[in-house]
Amino acid sequence: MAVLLPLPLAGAYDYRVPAGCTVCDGQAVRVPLGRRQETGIVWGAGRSGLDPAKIRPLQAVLDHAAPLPEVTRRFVDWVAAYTLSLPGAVLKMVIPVPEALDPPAAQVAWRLSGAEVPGLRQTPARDRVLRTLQTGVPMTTPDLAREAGVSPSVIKGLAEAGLLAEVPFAMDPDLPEPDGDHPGPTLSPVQADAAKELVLALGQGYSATLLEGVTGSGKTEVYFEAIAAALRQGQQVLVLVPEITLTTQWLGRFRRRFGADPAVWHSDLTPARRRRTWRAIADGRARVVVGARSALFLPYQALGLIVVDEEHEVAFKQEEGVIYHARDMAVVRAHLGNIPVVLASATPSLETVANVEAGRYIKVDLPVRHAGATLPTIDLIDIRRFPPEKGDWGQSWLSPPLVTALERTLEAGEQAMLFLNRRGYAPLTLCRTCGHRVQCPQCTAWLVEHRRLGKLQCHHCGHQQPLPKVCPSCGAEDALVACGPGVERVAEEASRRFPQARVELVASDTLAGPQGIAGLLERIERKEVDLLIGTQVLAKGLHFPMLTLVGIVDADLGLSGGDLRAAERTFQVLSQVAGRAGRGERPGRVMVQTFQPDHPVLQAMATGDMRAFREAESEGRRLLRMPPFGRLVAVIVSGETADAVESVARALARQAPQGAGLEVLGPAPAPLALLRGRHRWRLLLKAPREVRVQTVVRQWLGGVACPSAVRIQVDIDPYSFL
DNA sequence: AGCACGCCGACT
DNA sequence: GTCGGCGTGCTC
Repeated sequence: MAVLLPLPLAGAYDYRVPAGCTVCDGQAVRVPLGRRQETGIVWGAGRSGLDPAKIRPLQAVLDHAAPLPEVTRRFVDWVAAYTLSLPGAVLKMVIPVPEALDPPAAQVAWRLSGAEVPGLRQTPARDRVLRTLQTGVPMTTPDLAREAGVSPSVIKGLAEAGLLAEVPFAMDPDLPEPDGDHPGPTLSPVQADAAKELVLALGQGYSATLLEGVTGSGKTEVYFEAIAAALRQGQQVLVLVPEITLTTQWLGRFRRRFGADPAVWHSDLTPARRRRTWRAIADGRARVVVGARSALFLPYQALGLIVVDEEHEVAFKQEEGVIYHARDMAVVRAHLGNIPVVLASATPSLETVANVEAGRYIKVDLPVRHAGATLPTIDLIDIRRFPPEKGDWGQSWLSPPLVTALERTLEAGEQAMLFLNRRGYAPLTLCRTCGHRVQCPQCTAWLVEHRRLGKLQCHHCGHQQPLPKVCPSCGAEDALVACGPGVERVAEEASRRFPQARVELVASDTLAGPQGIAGLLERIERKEVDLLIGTQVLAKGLHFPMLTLVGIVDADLGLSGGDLRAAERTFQVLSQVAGRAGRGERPGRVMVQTFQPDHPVLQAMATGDMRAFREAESEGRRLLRMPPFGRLVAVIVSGETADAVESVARALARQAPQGAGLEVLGPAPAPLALLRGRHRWRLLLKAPREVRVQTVVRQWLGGVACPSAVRIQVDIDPYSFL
């Protein structure tokens, strides 16, 4: 019998089933591995080519948990084969909490033992605990501590003294689950039509649908109807979102629609929470799961629908470990599970649009904003014609037209937002005397000044250092100058220009966890913030009716650089940000500062002609046989010694696969030639769509010797070119 | 992933 | 003379 272990091993290992013991596929088993024990999953029959003497017997069957569903197992194999990663590494994503398979720990609650303990010290804290338990209801340690207002150690002390007795406690008390019959809002006719299409697809096997709707068109309400229908059919639903930290508003809407919270899954849940949620998903109690990309791999017992919200977001691409694109793998998962998948976006990716055009996906449109709100007007500001005027605080980044618009908006008592996709104060610190640029010691990247922290930071590896007083290169004093703007710097300018306005800075590193976000959103809703200044985190899904002006500080950022999807991505981000404006009764206005107003991306923004932009972009990719009209595979060679890395990269290039339409670009040092202290070289394989690139790459890499100090990473369908 | 084995530097 | 560094290799 084969057992797949959640470890980076070459494949499943064979074990012997002891006489009198039966196991079935998907069951969790304890097996010996070397001199330790591991938990693995039964993965079909053994391969039997092995020396029988080597095969050891399995130790135990963990049968208190449901076996891993067959779909999940096929999914693991599929993803491993597609991404060229080890199946055990993929299984690790299915079982990210190994304890989840262990027998549930007997949780205990406390009751009064009734014992008399002479000479026991009476303290107010102890009294409160005893009084709390006098109701007779047993309570767990955390609950009791909270209720009595004491720390857990007080309870421990009383238990040791013999005053408290343990009673078994039913763990995982059933939480209220989202209810498909909970009354929902009245949809507009357009929304209702769209929802009907999604609902009809349920239970009809596999289908993939692009739900395309302009920002503010109410896509969420539409796919909520599909979720409701799936719940009524007794199925589980998975909603993948790009960024779980910003789903506060989404969760509120969900709660209102379904009368309860969904299960939430992301990487920084507490271990206990993870374990409970995993089990609830695995045994089908969790009916709706909303999560980041990693939620896709959980072992759903009865998954009936997958929704990928903001389908176009690059955050769905996992760049480390098993490298995969969650949107694409969600479609695969839907296929294997024979269920529908809905991809929702206002600015769908070219990949998805190509799939619609090829007839592989269905398309459902929501062409107008919901509840009579109109789309914002968009003005381009040519920075060359309206350069920002220098203020007494130094350099300035806001052009006169934008400053005027901000003044008017603030005077009218409305809210405004400035967007700049760059954290920190300044992206570069330069010495005026010798021209030295302060670089990260571990990466090929400039250090970004974070003035609030008084530090320089590397955004690639997290390296930090205090802001130097003198130039690290020539020693000149007071010669270091901040170059270019980050959000902090724009916030500084805004505070100077509009001293009466309440300005709030929002970046991924200034958000203090989920509570911080919730508090911020509340302040904005209560209109305690006049001017929001932030990065990408502000772009997604937020809905503020009083926000009428959006200023994009630097629309050109991200257009340069050799990234295949630079234009597409910029267009998506800008549209998304623009979509924050005028979502209520008051019309919105978007002002876009740019040096290249004639660029196709900006023209598309200004005219609103998304179709023309998309077609031009598509045509360009088609001519170059780039995705989605061709396939790419990135091969990244890295290691601590530059020479060893380079020689492996060159060896790979010499052995480059030959064949019809195959092309290998490189080797070349990666744009981030040094990352976390590792030297990096890149090669790029370009292949026609119909080629099985996995076979090609496996043969290619198999023919090149690679010392263990050098690592070769393969990224199928790469998104990042760094 | 862990956990062995193995072969070279600073301590009792 | 040993303790221990982490490089290399294996686990059915």
